[in-house]
Amino acid sequence: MARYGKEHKQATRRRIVEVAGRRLKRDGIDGSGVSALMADAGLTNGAFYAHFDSKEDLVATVVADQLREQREGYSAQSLEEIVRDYLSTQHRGDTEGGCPSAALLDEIARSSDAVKRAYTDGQVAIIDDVAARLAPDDPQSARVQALGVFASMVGTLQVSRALADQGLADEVLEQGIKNALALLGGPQG
Amino acid sequence: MARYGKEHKQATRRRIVEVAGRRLKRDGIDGSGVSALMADAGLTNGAFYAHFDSKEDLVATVVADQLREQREGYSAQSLEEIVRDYLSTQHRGDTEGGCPSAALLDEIARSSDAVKRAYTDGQVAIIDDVAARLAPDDPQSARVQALGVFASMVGTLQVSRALADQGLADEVLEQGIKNALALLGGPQG
DNA sequence: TGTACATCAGTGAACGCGCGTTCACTGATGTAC
DNA sequence: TGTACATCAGTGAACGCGCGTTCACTGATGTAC
Repeated sequence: MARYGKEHKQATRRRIVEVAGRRLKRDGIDGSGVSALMADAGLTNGAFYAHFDSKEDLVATVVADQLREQREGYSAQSLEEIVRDYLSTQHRGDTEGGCPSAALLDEIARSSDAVKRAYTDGQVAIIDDVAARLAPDDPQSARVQALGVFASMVGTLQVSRALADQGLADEVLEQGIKNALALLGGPQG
Repeated sequence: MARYGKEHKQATRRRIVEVAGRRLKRDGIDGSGVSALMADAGLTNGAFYAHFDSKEDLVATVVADQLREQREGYSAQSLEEIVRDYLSTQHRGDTEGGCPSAALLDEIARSSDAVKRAYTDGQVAIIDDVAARLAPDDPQSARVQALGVFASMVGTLQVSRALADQGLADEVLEQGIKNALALLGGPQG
């Protein structure tokens, strides 16, 4: 099967990371087995360890990759668009394609330092982007504000997903949009 | 071992539910095995099915019990105290003794309808209590406001727990307190 | 240009282990006589 | 009051299964001659 060009193995690794992102968000970290993750990528379990040291290594890699993608997506939207998309019923219904924080945050909190470090670095990069847009002259001052708004949106989406009462779940999303926009100081850049 | 009074088995069940609450919050649902849960209660695995139909049945029971306890605790505190305790470094460091939403919310969102229903009912009861304090004359109007504030606090605590940067983790708690109090409309009863 | 060979990404069976669940059994107790 | 018995909460081994990880092997490819 092998001796492809140098880019082949890297392409396979990227494919594993991408499809693993979807499954991990859908089924959770503990709920996603290595064999299932590899089958999603069209491979068998044994090949996993040619690409990653351990499942934990993959998780840290996936967390970093997911946050990088999220950051890139946000760069094309206004802050108000980000808020409205984040707290939409579409996002609520698309856990596997959506925000990694909303899907995995309490499992990340229980994970190793390596995973938490990957999470921290990726999340801070997103927050710094937002802060730069909130306060171009003094981004540092807006970091905690931006992080607070983001944390609020994460909790709101999670609560909306966990509620069995759909009407209430919809209302909390709308309330979350109002709250997030208020905490940003009204619609902005 | 048996033929105790009628209250004995119920006391054992209560003990299982209480200690399971702590372990589930600490290790997660998927991360907590039935044998470990029973050992925590001083029993062996086989006895589990004399008390519960399945692990899922236990999880739903624990979720309901945890939220009932949380609700009772809140009845003795002002709303501002609740916010300050919730977003304290003590609470952040005590996952197993703390808020079940912060510890388990994304696993609950992945769980069966029975678990989500138990979560919804318990959470709505807490929210209705808060709403009655925010707007005694028209509690219904304050329900979504109360739920929005609660969701915001849950996300803030989760983010604070997942960040590897302790300074930033502390700052987001402080920001969360400001945000929650602002969303409640300033310090209240 | 044609052939032999080294490479190495990927295969798939196997490892020990813990999972959720079942079940035949134990033995301390309350009750019946 | 003393003894035989029924009860049933709890024991602990076993079920089939999937977990994360290891490893001997395969076989398509690029390279060397």
